[in-house]
Amino acid sequence: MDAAPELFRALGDATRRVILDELADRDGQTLFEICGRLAMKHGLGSSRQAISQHLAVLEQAGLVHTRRQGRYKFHHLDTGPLRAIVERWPIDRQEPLP
Amino acid sequence: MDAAPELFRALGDATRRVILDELADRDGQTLFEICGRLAMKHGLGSSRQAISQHLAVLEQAGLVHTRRQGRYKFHHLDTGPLRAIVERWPIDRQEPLP
DNA sequence: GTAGTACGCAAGTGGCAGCTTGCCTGTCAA
DNA sequence: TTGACAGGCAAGCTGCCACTTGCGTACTAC
Repeated sequence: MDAAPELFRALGDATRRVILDELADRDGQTLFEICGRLAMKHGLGSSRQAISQHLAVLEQAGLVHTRRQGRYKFHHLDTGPLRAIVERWPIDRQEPLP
Repeated sequence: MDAAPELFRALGDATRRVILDELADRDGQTLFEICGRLAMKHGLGSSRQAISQHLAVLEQAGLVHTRRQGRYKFHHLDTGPLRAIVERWPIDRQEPLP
């Protein structure tokens, strides 16, 4: 019935959506990179642990894949799960009639 | 920056997503129709007020438009706001390389 | 008018999600 | 080995969200 509630739960938080924006702008960032850029570009003062937990939620939703390399962990965006949304509720072709 | 947080908030709840499914299956239902069909088809025992509040959230997100006619209030689905999702994070063309 | 229907409003409650805090593990350079 | 860096784990707190409860309003049939 309700496939992938983690997907919608992940999209429900504003900070997580900004993280997706950030990864869409520059893919493969580490946790500290994301923290820094969120503070710089978006003025978000979230702590490192908060961002880490957000990334875990995004990864559980399949929107972010991780790749370990030494002591670094790179995060990659995957917009594939978003396809389930438009497949579930087909989007009309432009505006309705006034 | 973060356009329409109400949209993602509305999609965050499983009951609201089922309501969208129901309206996609049969558009223009009243509150009591939706209550009945949710109980029948989906086994959800939500009260009338709960469904009413869910519909208010969906309407605030622009996913549902209402039309009053006498003492009835018909609810119509509008998937237009969903377009903001796929426009914000473009969906890749099928699977990544293995 | 009266009863019944369809729906709205508002206060109160319980549970969960996001955040913090503190400590720990693993990796690299000196 | 020692220190610094990148990240993880788990308990506790707080605010919000979904739901209930109770009453109120508008429309319709009789």
